[in-house]
Amino acid sequence: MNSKVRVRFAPSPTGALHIGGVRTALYNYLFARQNGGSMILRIEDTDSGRFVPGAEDYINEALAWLGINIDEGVREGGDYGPYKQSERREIYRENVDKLIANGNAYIAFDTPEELETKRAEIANFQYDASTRGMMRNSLTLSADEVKTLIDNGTKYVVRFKIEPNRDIIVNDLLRGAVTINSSILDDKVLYKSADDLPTYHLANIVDDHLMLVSHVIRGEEWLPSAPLHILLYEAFGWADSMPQFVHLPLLLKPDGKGKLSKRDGDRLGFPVFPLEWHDPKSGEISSGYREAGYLPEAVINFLALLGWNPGNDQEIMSMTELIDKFSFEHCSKSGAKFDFEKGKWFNHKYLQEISDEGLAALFMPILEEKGIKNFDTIYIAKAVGMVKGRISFIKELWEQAGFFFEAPTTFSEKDVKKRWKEDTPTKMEELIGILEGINDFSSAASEEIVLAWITKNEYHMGNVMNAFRLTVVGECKGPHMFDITELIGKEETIKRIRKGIETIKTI
RNA sequence: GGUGAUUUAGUGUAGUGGCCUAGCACGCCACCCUCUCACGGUGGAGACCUGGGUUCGAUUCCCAGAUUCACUACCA
Repeated sequence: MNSKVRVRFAPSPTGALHIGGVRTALYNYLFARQNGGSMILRIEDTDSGRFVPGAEDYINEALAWLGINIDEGVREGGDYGPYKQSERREIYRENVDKLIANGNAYIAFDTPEELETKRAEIANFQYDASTRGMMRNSLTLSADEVKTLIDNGTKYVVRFKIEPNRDIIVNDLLRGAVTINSSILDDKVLYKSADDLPTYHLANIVDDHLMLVSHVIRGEEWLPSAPLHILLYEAFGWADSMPQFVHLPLLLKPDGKGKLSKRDGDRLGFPVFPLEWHDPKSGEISSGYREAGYLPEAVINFLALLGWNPGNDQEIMSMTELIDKFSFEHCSKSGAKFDFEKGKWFNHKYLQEISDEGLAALFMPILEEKGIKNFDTIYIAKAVGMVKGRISFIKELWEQAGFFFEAPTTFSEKDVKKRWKEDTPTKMEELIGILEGINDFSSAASEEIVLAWITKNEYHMGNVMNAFRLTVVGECKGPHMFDITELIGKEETIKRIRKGIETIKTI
């Protein structure tokens, strides 16, 4: 048993990192940090056919953005490299040979086409103890025949020889003892001579062993093959140092059934990837949480709570707190449906923690894009400070605070209908007169004067104030009216009222 | 089909035999605040998969079934 906690996140570079994969990485990371252990990032590129250029960089960038720091990996280096499986061919070859030598594996020459035919012919065909005797392999062929075939360059695979009818117990830290009978397992392909690469199962076990991995924390989809992995540890004689297993529940579609997939994001309009992804093959672009305006802290917090809880009602937690509180005891065993609305709420919460100045800095690029200049940071920060409570994303700042930077050019039809009466223009002219007479244009001072004017004339407060708001904002929404006018100033306020009187027509 | 896992409101979850007239959060609704829209505050609707059993007492324990999901490739 390895005493030091060493965990690994082992994605395949076959595309963008899925949000479910991110959560697996996160749980690995939290567990590692909590125990002073190491986090390994291993690239599992043993399927040359599915390799996608750029995917590895994407994985690195995504984890870095989220603050999931890697201790050992392709970029970081480490004492147990290489950390990319395609660079470990020698290691796998040696180990496969060991298994053949000790009788736990054999060479099979059946082609994929032949296997397909078999599956079509025989219902529920499985390459196992019951059928291996009728296939073309080193168990049925003579040693000479096998040698000749290999020498002639015939492609072959190495299969794991599984003894039938044995109950294998997987001790899962989350699910307890799970018993699976070896008869349902097939003689898994461990290695393919066609590309001189192992399959997942072999590479995974060899690497976890050699990299001294103490805990294998992965998705539930691996639970059915866990007994195979245990058998492999035994076959190698590594049973004593076998890691602990944890099979995490899956992230499910928000509606309907099944695992959360890329399509769900497209369909329901939310990202399923941490970063925007440009598929090099199809040219397709998939949205990412970063580009959609999410803060990494919010994504982490949201993801952490999808399948885990601290055991009490606390929801907002920093990475540090998560590391402190994380435990498998409080992980749920069933899949969690992805709730995008809740994700938005987390982002809202985290946005409120940022100072007005910080928010202003994030808002700046959007203003620039709109061609807005001539406003200093203090002005922007004040404007942002007034509306921050109502946004969940930085990009919403424009629709909430745009009027601070640009006079309205259109006016909400619905609000005009409700608040712009026939005598409104007259009242607005009057209001201009009142405003012009105000020297201290601060919020409190001007409010007192304007309200006194309304009261004295017994005007309808709601109608006058909303008409006023309509000319300044363009619709009946936004912060306290006089906070707005204080910021945009007397001159601009009056200008907007005049414009409103000219433009707005009673409906 | 087979094997395994799973099962508290629409969603994420708390709950480890009586404190549960089942708590919290998101979402939804109402009210309050208010010049408006939000925020915030208060309140409301809304759940223990089903059937047996054990027990004085089951959401909690046992059994059976159902449900949902995963796996069942020379993919991971």
